[in-house]
Amino acid sequence: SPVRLSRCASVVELAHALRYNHSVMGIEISKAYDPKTVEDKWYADWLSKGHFTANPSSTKLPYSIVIPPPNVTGVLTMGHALNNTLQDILARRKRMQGYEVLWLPGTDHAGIATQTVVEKTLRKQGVIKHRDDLGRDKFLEKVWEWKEKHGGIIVQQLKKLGCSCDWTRERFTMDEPYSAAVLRTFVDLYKKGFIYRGKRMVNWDPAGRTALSDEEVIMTETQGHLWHIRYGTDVVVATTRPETMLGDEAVAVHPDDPRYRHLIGKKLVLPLRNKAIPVIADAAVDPKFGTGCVKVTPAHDLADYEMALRHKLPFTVVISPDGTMTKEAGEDFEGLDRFECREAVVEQLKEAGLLVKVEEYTHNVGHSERTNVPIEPYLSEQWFLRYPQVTESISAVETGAIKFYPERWSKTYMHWMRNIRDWCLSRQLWWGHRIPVWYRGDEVYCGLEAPTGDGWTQDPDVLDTWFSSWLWPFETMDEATRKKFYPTTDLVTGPDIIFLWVARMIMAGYEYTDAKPFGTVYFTGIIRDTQGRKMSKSLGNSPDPLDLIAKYGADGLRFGLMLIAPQGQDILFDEKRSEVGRNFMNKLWNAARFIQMQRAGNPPARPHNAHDHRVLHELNAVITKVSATLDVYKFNDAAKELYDFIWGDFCDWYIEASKVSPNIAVLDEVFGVILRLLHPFAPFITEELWNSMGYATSTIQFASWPEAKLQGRMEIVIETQALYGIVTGGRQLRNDNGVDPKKKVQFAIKPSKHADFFRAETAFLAGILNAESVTIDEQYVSTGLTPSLVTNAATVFMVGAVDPAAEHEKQTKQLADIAKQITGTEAKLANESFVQRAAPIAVQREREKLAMLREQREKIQALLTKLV
RNA sequence: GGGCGUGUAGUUCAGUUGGCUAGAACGUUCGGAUCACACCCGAAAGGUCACAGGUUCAAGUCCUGUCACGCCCACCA
Repeated sequence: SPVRLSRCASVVELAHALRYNHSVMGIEISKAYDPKTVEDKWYADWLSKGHFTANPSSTKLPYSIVIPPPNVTGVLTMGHALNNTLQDILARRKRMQGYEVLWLPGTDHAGIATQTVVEKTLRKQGVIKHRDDLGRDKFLEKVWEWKEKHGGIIVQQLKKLGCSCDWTRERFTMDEPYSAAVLRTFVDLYKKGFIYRGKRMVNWDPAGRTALSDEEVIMTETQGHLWHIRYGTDVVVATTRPETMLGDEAVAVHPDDPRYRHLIGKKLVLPLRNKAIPVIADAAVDPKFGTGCVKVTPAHDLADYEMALRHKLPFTVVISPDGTMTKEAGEDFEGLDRFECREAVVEQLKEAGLLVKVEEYTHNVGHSERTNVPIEPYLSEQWFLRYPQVTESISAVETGAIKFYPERWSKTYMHWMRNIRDWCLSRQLWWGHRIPVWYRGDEVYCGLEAPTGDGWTQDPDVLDTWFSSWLWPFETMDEATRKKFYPTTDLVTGPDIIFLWVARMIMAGYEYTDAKPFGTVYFTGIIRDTQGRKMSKSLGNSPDPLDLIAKYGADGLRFGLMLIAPQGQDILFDEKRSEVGRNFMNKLWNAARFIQMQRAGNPPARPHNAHDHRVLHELNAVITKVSATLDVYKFNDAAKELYDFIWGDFCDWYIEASKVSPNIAVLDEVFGVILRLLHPFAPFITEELWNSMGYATSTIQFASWPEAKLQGRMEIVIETQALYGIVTGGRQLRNDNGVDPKKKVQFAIKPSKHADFFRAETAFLAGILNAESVTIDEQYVSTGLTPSLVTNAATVFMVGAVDPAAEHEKQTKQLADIAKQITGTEAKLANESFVQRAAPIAVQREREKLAMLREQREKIQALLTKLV
């Protein structure tokens, strides 16, 4: 079974074991990183030591972030994995930068979502047909049972992902103190006159049997029909909803429409109902659409409702709240579902010869966000909120007091804020915060407690879930915590809830704390599958992040996600991404093993050589870039920088060079910085290696964030770069000429510069090129057929037998390439306008380039003459 | 109907204030059990930068228009 590096008796013993017999006291050492043995152990350790617990009395600068609370009974999705990885990166980096960090977690009761699920389950179990069968109290008991059973799963999953939340402060929107705050807010806004009750046309969800806010309605393009129905000799109306005709109270035409002017004020007989209804004139009618005649159904269409108010028409309700037809619809239709009724009405019209024609028609139909059934416009008494602090909230984003990333979302925000409409707060549900209003006859009382006296009954409805969520950034905190950590610093969320949640939190923040709730909002992309489809349960295209963690490790999943999560762009996710992440972690693991092995038998340090200079120089650059990109929330750029540096620069070049002459001090210095830079992205493996490498005796979480400092002498870095160019050239020669990698060959290097430098690096060159010998000779003249390649600092010759024809062809091709470039560059420099008008640096650059190209051309021409 | 975003290699994406032969990763092809790692190493092939105009010495990059896809907003029945 694999054993951790840190468990080995001593570094020396370990290194010895790895080098010679791969075992320590008979135990096999794992070559591959195994996340399972590492992750749970460290998470438990961090928790037990309270590393995530925020201290309000700390003197450090505060950094805070509140989690977008997931549904209490939900399970982790790829969206959560993305969102929470981003938050964890922010939090962990700030801890390393010396901030006192609060990442406040919690869950949302998610009124309609949770209630729907519980109801459905109970129905499936045969316990009930409808929630009314149980009654309010019994039903709520069942929901709480459900919450106890399924709540907290997502919290465990967030821990698996490595989230460094302060779990001692975990909140739930239906906790006692939080609920009290929600009700207090309602009463306060009622007293201030922002909340009122009114009979209005609302979005009704017949499946959930509740009203919804405009934001909870999703418009979906739907393939439907436009039925043309004869209402009288001269009148044909077109409708997408024939069943509503049973509740028609008028036909409307435009007042100036000459075709119908003579009918205005006359009466028609409503088909199927045999009821007389008037023809009215209203400017809302578009004479160019359809026939120019509109049927008016006051109780089941918003536009018709408003028209009915203007014309004082009666409101005949033909569809009941559960979506079935009422008695008013007539005995033929009473009790039918609204869509069955549609067919029945069409059938009867057809029989009566009143159906003039049917057109295919695509239009947008509102659907319930939660139950996904078509919304029914429904006239009912509901509670509404006129939003407070609208102008303040607009200017907060306008002035940059609150900053959006990516910036463009502020336009969406502005548009909504400037066209803001009152918020329908009441929901005809039981799971949630019950509206703190009592009625007795005509009396209405709003308060935290029931009024004294007999005969008062409380409003049966509960509040919209978002009416509790909008208080999240401050009502989750106690006095001391708020004093230290509010306003919060960053918020990370999806752009799909910019209205539902973000905008409302801003308004609540200004109303109740006189401050913005957060300084920055980072909007993530939406995770899609490789075909660009949104991930959803029903499509079955959403991988379970827990499965991915089991297969690739949390760090692998996290890093793979970060590599492809560009700012504000949707993310096409594929399991391959996690594989890339896992492979990278394994690479890191093995780099550590390499360093461990080098520690045995090598002095702790030696003077810096060229490779040391270069890696330190690149290290400095990567620190700068990672910090700069993270500062502007470009997580994927930071991840890419780390990936390229660690794999490309550190492993491919520096570790390879170390095989010739290791410098333990530099290996450790660079690797220590790597672990710290990588820790926010990959918390588990970095903690494991930080400890097993012995960089510190305590957690990496509070190790200082690396600072860039100028290191590595620039002229040596340039020379080393040229040296690596020779290596690439030599490898190319071997490959192009089909030389077996095991076969040792002789190389001759004819430098055009840096000759002494290259001479000092022959051991390195010989090692990395698997050469029998490497000669550096400014005067080198090839004898016979010697494949060669021109780099910008030298010509590389591979001494040995080759196919002259193939070599000639290759060199000719290269010559052609160079000739083409020379022609282009010459043309550019011959252009008077370019020389005169372009930036002098650009011209200079072109001249230098031309000189270099000509030099290369000469060399190749010289080679070619020898090949003939 | 209005707004926003995206079109670059087979795929997913980089590409700074216009200025190297347009890059990377994955995939593909070729070679390789080398003593950190086959979850690896080395090399190669692969592009009319959606299209059409324009500005400029110079356009993937700036401007105009067109097309395609995606998202958000909007009570034409």
